[in-house]
Amino acid sequence: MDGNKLEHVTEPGTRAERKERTRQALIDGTLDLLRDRSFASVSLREVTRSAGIVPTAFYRHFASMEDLGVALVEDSMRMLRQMLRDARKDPTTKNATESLRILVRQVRLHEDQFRFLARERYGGVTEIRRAFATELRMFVSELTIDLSRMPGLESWDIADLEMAADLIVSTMLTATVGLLEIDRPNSEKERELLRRTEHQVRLIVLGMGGWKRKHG
Amino acid sequence: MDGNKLEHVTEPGTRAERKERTRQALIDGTLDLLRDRSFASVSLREVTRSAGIVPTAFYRHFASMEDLGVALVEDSMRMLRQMLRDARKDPTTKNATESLRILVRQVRLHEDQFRFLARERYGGVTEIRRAFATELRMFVSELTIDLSRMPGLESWDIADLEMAADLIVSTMLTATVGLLEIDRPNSEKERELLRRTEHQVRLIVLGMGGWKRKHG
DNA sequence: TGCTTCAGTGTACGGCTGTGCACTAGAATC
DNA sequence: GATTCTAGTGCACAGCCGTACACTGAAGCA
Repeated sequence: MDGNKLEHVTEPGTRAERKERTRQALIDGTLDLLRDRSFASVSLREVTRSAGIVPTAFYRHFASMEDLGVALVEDSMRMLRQMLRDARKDPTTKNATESLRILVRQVRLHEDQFRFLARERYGGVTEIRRAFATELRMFVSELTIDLSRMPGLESWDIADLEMAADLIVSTMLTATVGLLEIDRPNSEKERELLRRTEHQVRLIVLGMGGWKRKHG
Repeated sequence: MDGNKLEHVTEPGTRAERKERTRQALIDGTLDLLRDRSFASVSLREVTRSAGIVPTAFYRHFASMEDLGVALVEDSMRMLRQMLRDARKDPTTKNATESLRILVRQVRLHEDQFRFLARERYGGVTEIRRAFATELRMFVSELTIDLSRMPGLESWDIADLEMAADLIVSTMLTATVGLLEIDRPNSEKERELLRRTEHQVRLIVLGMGGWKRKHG
């Protein structure tokens, strides 16, 4: 009468589609659980509960929790790579202010995934740490290439460019994790953080201007 | 005969001393367990096992695992503060190279505690994160004061000085966690990391030299 | 239409967890 | 020397954990 007992209705789509959907439910559910805890403290049973399946069905999708963790890294990394690829294509992003604006938008859009990456970058699971470190090194070398093409930097040697790129990436990374700790978008705190980061990047660029005179 | 069965020998010291000793054993044991896992995944029973006491005796020292976590932060922070206080007293540390040398020595000396801080800075336990963030803000404002006393920077306004101090602290922090990922002290990798960090700090200082012309 | 495949179910198990409670024995205090 | 205090013990218990195993029923395919 009151609908307390739901009829079992099979969800639409082919078998493969439905499998993919619960796989995604597992991933999304896990990211949700990670909102205020670390991956190592999440249990397999919790994950399956959040996805609405029975514990043993977990193994239809992942061999272990560690396996899920790696899938999570890959998922988040795909997003990150896409974001950086877009940013590099967009000519307006040579500007630090515009890059920061894009970063903020993306972080707010994919908050769960960024939080996961920030948490687990130095977290307990070795596999995850290594994957992230590799990806990060790639970003730095891409930025190094970008820098080498900028006017006034053609004469720099690669080691120095990489050093500077590394510093910029670190600064952006610090801004990212800072952003995650600010709940309210567009708040005064957020604007303050962005202003500071922008100044820091400008400071670095200024330093690069003076570098040649001392080392080139 | 063969000594398989140990006699129960009460350890020396007053009651308070012995209590303090097992408290320290709990802390040290936990830091040891944290070598390659995160705090959230360590159980109370594991901790007591590592300290050689029965699980329920844990509560004679800490109200909960979270409580232990906070004690761990305080312990590690005390060490960090002492190190920074010493560094600030030592006049040779106005030099970036010397500061880095001190940092390396301290990190190698207290690797467990530094690792704990790096792991849990963005880790799962809210209380720990907050404690660390507070401490970090203190470091930044101390460095801000140091900077304000340096020749050539007297005319800077505080906001700019703080921005620069923040960048320097972040860079040192990045170097610290990088150091922890290098197992072998004095290896080529370590020297490479230090060279890069030193250059980065120099880059920042160089940028500070140019800042006034644009903003002051 | 009938046979196969396989995502998800349900039960069961042993192992580890945090913690309550009554206790012991040695140090501290009177 | 008698009494109190307390760090550490030992047992018990309920709850969650991962996972083995036999199963169901709808989708896919011949």
